[in-house]
Amino acid sequence: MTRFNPKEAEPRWQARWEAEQAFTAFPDASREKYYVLEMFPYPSGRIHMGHVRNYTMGDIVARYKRAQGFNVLHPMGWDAFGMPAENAARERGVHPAIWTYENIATMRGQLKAMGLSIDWSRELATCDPEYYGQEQRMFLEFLERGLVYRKESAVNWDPVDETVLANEQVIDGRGWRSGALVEQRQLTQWFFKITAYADDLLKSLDTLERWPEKVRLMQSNWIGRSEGLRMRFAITGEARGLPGAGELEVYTTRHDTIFGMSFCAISADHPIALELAAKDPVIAEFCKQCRDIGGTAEALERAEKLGFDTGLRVRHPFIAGREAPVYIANFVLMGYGTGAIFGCPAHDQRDLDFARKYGLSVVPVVAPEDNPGVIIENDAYTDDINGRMINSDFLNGMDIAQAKAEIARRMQAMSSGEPAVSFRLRDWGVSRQRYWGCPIPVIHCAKCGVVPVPYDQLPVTLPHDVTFDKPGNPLTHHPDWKHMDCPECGAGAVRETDTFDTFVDSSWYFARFCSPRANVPVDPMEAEYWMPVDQYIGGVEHAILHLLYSRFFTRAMKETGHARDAEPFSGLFTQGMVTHETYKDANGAWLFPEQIIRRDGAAVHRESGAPVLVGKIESMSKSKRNVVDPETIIAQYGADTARWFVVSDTPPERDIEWTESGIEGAWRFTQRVWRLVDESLAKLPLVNAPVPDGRGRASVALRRASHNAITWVTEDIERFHFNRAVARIYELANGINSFINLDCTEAAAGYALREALESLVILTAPMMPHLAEECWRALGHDRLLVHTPWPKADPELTRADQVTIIVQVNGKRRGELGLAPGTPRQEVENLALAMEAVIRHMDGKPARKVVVVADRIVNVVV
RNA sequence: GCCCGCUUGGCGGAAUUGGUAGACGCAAGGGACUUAAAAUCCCUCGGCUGUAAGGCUGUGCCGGUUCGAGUCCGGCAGCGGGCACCA
Repeated sequence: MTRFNPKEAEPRWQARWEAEQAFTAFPDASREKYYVLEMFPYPSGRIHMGHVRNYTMGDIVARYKRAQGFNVLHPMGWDAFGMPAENAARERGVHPAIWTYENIATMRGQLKAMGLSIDWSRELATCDPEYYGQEQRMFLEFLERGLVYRKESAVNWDPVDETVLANEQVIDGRGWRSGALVEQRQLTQWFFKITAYADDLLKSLDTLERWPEKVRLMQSNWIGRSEGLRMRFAITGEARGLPGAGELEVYTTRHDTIFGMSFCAISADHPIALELAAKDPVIAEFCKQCRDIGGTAEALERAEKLGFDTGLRVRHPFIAGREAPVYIANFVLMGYGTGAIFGCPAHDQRDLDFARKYGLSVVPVVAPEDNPGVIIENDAYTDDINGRMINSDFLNGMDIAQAKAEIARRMQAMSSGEPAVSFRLRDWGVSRQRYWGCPIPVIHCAKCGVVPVPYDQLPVTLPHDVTFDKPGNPLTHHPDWKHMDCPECGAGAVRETDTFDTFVDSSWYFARFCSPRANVPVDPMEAEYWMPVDQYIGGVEHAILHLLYSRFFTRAMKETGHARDAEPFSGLFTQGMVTHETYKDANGAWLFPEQIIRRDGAAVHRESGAPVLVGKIESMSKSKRNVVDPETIIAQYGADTARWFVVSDTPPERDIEWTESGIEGAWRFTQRVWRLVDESLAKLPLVNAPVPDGRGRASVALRRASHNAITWVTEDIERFHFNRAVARIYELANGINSFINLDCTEAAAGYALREALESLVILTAPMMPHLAEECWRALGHDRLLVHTPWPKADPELTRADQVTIIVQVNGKRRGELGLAPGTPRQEVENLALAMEAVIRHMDGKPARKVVVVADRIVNVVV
């Protein structure tokens, strides 16, 4: 008996696939294409289990679709710009480019060891000038089209490191490295006009039928479209001299509640608030307090609703003589609507809390249909669909929709308001004050202003000779890189030293894969053929930003002639994370899983034998040390075992727990498949032997098991139910095992066994491709399994010759009947009524009703 | 606070979408082989009850619809995720 040795076999098959260029993709109009893509990795240095799971799933789809006859594109690249490279440069003195390309080399080797069916000839890294030069070209085209603009925007500024910090680098208001208090600084920055597509990005979500509902909902909420009314109130009293010519403009979606208005509130950043703050230090102090809450949702959540009465009053548009006070309030945001609201406490919880605090009136104006005399205590009536207007003059008796329409009509007639649509979505700021990113290809000239770098001077490449010994951006410190002559007037000018947000790089790489070496962003012929991505796979953490930016970018590319379709990904799957138990020693220090062994059911330290505290199961992270290194696992068990484990048992969209016993179970199965094949070889007829005439019960049953497995596994892979596919494969293996144990002498036994083993091998191949090739060759095939078509189940063989019909009395199972499929109802009923157990449970009563579901169930009701 | 989602044995999870609840795997227990171990193979495995055949019960909790509910409806609880005090 031999064993399957992955250490020897896996590299051998990988070399063979490479030699045959089995995964190199060429456009071929005569064949249907299928583009499978997993989110490309950041080259951090080593792959982790999340990558293994992600790329295994993509590879299953790629190999399956290839076997189904599709022309498959399955590329790989590197999201190679970003801060960790600069951190490494500062901490260890290694140049970001060197650090990055070395990491890429390591990780490429690790991914290749997984046996992924990737077209490596299309590999790209976003830090290749060949790649980012085309990105710069598209930026300039977007600029020409008005899809890009500059404006002032605040950044987190670390005064000690003299650098801009990303939000995640600000911890409790301090810089992560320096510990200095972070300041807000205004910088002029570049923005992509994603809001220009807000409506389309929202509406088109409906067309993305093969996206998870959850992701579409998250994007929809993020875009946050609302329809309302912008309305202006006359300011009375000290209105003169204030911005807005004595009017306060508010935005509301509940204009139906105008008769319940008891105050207005403006943001601390509203022009009126700024003006007042400039004159009054008390107001200035209050505004500062409001801003200081800032930041996280949680902080805002806990903050008490605070207001400052400005002394201003606005006139109610429909009630003569009625006025409402204007407050500056900490819960009104300048960035949304007009930065001002009117408060109707009876129908908005925040407004109600605010009104109670400041003793403002609470007048209900909408009543539930079943409670016209509604009284508001501590809960606002916030239903904005069902209700009838009360206490509202000419609106009384209308429903909410009618009331909204009437107010909109009247406000428009008075030229005091108009319908308005608001979005939560804001334009995408892409400027980063960093070295290791794509340079923004513009020049600042004292005379000509912002001048685009001429197309023939692209790419603007990063200078290699930079130093990281000073705080701040090395590009601005570089002695000569930024200095140049203005392309328009020839005078001395400076380059932009900001680089792009790395989300820009990842917003079009999927299109670049179609033609990674082209001297245009995308080769139209290749892109026409391959795009869109048919199946995109990645973590749900990218559900909003990366996917939304990519959808925007593809629209912008469409407008500049680089894309045919607006949507880049027609199918999306978001996979769960890989988790592991956590371990701590007596001192509370985290321990690696390999430092732990189980002794008498208790976890102890491998070397010292000291007891170990087993903590929660959490997603693998270096900080908690609950990580298992894929390279170690592959060295120990082989890639196939690792691949098999990460898709077994747990549905792909859920978090999977990595366990030692689980990987051992997967390892046992690889050996089991090999053994079933190896031990059967002597009993098998030749490849392609004709179907023998003789039949036999056991052989027919085995053939049915094979064809059922083909049916089920095919369906399960199509539907991303890899864990079920795995279960079906186990069932087939169990069936083959039982058949072998029978030592069956039927004429068809050998044929049935070969068919079963070949089915097992082919169905297993997407998950365990090396083992499958090894078995395939052992079974006598010369042609590679990767070139072998996916099998089709024969419906003749899957049809059961007998079905089990459950017999119930009053809905309780009392027995079963084994009958030929399609047995007539009456016959089934008669047989059921004649059963001893049925008669017993009918207790002498007559059957009131007999429900017969064909081939399924009989229910006798007494 | 709002919006989603989930809740099935010791564990991960199945259940052809209203028709045998617990497939398959892991763990556990028993047995075979072996000098022994490993590997492998066979058997048992929701709970209660019974010598057995069987019976009762069981999919977070309460109620409803139905001949029949893990699945559909209403309410509640717990857990997880998303977010925006968004007017």
